[in-house]
Amino acid sequence: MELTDRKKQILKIVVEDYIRTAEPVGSSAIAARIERRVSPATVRNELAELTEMGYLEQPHTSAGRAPTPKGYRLYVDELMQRQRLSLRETEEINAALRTRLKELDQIVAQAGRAVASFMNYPAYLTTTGKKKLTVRRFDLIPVDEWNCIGVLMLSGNRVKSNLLRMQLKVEPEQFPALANLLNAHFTEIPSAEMGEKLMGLTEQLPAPMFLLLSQLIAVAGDALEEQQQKVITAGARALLKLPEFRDAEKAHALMGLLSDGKEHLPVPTDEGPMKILIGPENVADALKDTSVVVASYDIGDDMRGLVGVVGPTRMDYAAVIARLSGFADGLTRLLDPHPKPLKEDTDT
Amino acid sequence: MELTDRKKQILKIVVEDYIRTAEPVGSSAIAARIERRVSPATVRNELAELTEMGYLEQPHTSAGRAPTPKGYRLYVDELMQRQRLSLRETEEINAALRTRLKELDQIVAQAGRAVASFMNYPAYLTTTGKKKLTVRRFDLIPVDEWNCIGVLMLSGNRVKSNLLRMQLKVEPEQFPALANLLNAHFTEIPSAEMGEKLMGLTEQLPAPMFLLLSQLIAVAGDALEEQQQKVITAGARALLKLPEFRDAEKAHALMGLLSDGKEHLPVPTDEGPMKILIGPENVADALKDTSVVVASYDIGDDMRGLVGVVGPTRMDYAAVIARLSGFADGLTRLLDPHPKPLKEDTDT
DNA sequence: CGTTAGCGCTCGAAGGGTGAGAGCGCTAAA
DNA sequence: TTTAGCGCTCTCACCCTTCGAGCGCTAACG
Repeated sequence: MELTDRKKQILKIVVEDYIRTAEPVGSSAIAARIERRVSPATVRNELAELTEMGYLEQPHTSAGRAPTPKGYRLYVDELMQRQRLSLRETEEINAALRTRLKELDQIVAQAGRAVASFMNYPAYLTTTGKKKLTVRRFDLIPVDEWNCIGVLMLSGNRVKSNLLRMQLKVEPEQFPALANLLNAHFTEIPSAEMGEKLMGLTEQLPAPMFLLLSQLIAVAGDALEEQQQKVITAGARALLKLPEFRDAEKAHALMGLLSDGKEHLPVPTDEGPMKILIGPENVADALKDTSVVVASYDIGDDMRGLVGVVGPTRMDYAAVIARLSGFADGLTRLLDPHPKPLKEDTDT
Repeated sequence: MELTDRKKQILKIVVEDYIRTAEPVGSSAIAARIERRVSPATVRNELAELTEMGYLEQPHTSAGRAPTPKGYRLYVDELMQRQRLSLRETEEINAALRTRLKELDQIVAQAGRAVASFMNYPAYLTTTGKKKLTVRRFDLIPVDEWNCIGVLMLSGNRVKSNLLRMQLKVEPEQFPALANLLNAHFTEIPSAEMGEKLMGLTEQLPAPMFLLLSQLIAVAGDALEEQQQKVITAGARALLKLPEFRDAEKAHALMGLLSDGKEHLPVPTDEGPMKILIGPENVADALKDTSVVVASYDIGDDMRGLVGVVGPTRMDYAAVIARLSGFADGLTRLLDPHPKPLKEDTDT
């Protein structure tokens, strides 16, 4: 059986109608919308074949048709016309991202909220791809006798700081030496190796310094770990507006997945900028009847983050794809210039 | 009409049964549970009077009775026996809070998740009461020609840091002077006054330094602002498990309120450690048929934060109150010693 | 041979009727 | 004051019917 042009056109109409209404589409509705005028009966014949070919399905004999995942896939790959964002939308996205430059985490969190509210689907973001994070620089600021601040600069220009309580007194003059030591031995290595290295220094240092050092290393390890696997989610409640999640049980399950993070999707195909996973294409069981669209963005320092959207399989792919790539671009632009100095082109 | 002891006993049974089952309680169920044996008919007489007095209501003639807000109020104020946490529970709470000491924000976020999952109701937390936050100390760490790290220590021992891009070159030698300037003029003042003060310095400083300074002040202002009004929420999805939020509409509305934060409840009565708001006692409309229990905890530095739980009016007050105060105590203990030096009683 | 009109069939959603059960209020007796 | 008993009310669950959407099939048409 062949996938004629008319079949494709019909499939497209079905998908788009179903995306809008979440209800099976009938033959006459299609006939009314099709280009060259045909009767519903003709459409029915085509529908029967499309169903047989696996692109459509009927919830029950003699309801309208709804797309199968295979149908959506064809739609996304071939039929869908890529949307261009209007200038106004681009503006809006950039406005949503515009912010006094803060910490990466905050930027990303804010972006997450913006994505979710733009799309009306839950969004999730990570700030690391596969590459391992390392500490690039340590600093210590003495505060008073018993406290000091440890400042870490991580790859991707993240800065983390922490108040450290000292259990034993350390002379202020020793701080620079400590920082040097840290910078010499503990930068640019994965967190796993830190503990090991630390052991090697046990006896070369006076106890107070060693204690402080190990505290800072622990903090650094935690920070790296946390940054490495943190997943930010936003807008989960948008699910509740969708008819497919009217059932509290389902919504709860998916929200659980979102708030747990971790078990998510791989970075979009090794070099493609965007990945679309439809229904059963998802690995995670809880996502089997949802779709996910992920894009990646540049954090700078040769690292990438992920920004994704989760929705029902009938999600508005064209809109989501366009907007998501808008956001990814925006984030990249927002973050990428970070490391490189501005060349005087200050944006007021 | 008088509120006899038996009436109270019956009210108590109704409340506790209704809390458990979310279904109106019938006379025979009560008769079975009441101390001195009486017949359902007797109970019915009492119920009728309790209803007339406004403590109970019937969803419709001849269903069982459910407590009114007034009924819950009486229950909470007089009838409920305060639960003591078992040693095991106290342990569990402390275990949930135990963490390598990190930033306040992270501790609080983690505590939020723990609270929510312990109670099975959504939790929210703030890290400030009424008192205004200020910056207590500024530091600047030069990174390279174009970047430096600004480190802020805020009241309540919060530490914030930020990478600052410099638009104009600043000599490394100037950093200490800048930091001194900041510490001299911009510490311990509310963020509102910062801008003003900054203006006063416009002409006394070379442009590059002034630019950097104003950048840092802006960051400080943001950080203060953010810390001041940040509300962390966790476990919103727990709502979906409750029969009263089976309706997606309702759940969505309440989740909206939670994720927006802000519009919440005042600090528990000026000195009381805990406040309970039942149904219509809430100011916010969206909370009119939910209850809220809030406790406050000590951040140190004479500041207090809030930790609260939102649930249906039939929430398990006794359990929530006990656990919440456990958490508040735990947080206080976790945070309060921060500023004061440990006296060698290291907890391994 | 593709297209179309027509017809009967299927299925779900909505409405109405019925019976069962919970639980009440009232009354009269203990 | 308490209790047994009885009739009443209201909801819930179930079944049945009706209605309409939409299909598939067949036969006729160009």
